[in-house]
Amino acid sequence: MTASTATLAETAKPRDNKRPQVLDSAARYFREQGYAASSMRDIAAAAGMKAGSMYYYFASKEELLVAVHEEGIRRITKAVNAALAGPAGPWERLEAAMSAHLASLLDGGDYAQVVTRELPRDDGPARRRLIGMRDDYETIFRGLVDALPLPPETSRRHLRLMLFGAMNWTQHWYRPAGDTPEAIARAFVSVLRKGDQP
Amino acid sequence: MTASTATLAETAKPRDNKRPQVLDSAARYFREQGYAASSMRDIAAAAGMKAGSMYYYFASKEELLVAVHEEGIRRITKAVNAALAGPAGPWERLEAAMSAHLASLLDGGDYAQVVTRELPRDDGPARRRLIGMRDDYETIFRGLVDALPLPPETSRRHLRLMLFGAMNWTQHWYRPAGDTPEAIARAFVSVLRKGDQP
DNA sequence: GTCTATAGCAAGATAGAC
DNA sequence: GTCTATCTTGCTATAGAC
Repeated sequence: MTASTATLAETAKPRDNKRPQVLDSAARYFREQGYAASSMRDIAAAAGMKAGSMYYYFASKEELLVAVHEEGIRRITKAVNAALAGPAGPWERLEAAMSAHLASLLDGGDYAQVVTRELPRDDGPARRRLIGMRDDYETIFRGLVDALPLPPETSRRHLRLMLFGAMNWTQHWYRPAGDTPEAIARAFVSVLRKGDQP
Repeated sequence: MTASTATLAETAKPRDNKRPQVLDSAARYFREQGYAASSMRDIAAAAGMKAGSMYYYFASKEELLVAVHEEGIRRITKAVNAALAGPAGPWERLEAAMSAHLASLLDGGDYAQVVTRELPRDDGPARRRLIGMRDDYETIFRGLVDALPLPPETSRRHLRLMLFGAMNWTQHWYRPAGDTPEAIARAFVSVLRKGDQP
């Protein structure tokens, strides 16, 4: 607060804040082992500290999960919005957004993958807030699908739900040696676009 | 073995075998709470016994998961094959198979939902066998997609992967009060079929 | 901020009586 | 077949020294 001499982006002493490392470690474990199977000890060890020390940054394991979720949604939202700055055509915009979503999910996307897979089980305020954030994100795609030139009888809701399913399911079959996220997005759009536009 | 007087479908004494109840209970818990968060005590209680007694039927918790998987794949394969007995057109056959898959997944489908969500984490023989069974099942859809009349440039592989993603993602948004599994299958096919055939 | 130590509890699995 | 009792292990979280 009174940091008249502090450098930018540092609200506290620079040397102590290992919060990002803790969060990275948690994201990696939650993705690889699942939330329930990840222990605070393991997460702490990978972040270079002991389990007890993590409670300085996060009051509980669930709070750690919530923080990973928030960061994941923040990152993927940012990536998709950045990708939408360029293209103008409705199909091109959809493909760009899908490409960014897939890249976030598939290329080292510990955070994003946790978002699609682990949600706090009990119906507390934490769970509801995360669902709200996820819904906000999905609103972007609602707009993109609504902008597509489609036959009037097409259910845009089902098309959007298909897209999310197709995208988030890629985690189960994606291999780094195979298609890139961009290629997958292109292929998905091409399947849908069939007769519509040259 | 020497059961010359035993009735059909009973290899042992009829009154003792509570294995199906145990399996049902495990499937329900694995679906509702996830594998890691389900305790042998809870599963046993819902099956009307104590935790120790379950080890008479299954040697470990993981063996219970494998058995639920096998039963789940068996059921959904049977349902899809039955649905394919009727229709003849390629799109009609795909829609029938999707409808059966979705019904298995969404209508009280504890077993099927576990198949799509929980896999043994460590790379043992159990995990590999389950993946093999799942791949065999997916072969059915490979044939159905290959039979579709599509523009030559369409990637049938990506179309098939889209379908599985779209179908298995329905668990996350399906509500019993909304669309039926049949209606969802119809809507998905209609999105894909667009200009192709009247 | 990070440590050690530990409280307090729940888990999977086993042994042996019945 | 099912029970009770228990072993062993691992977990989250806290307390207090440094």
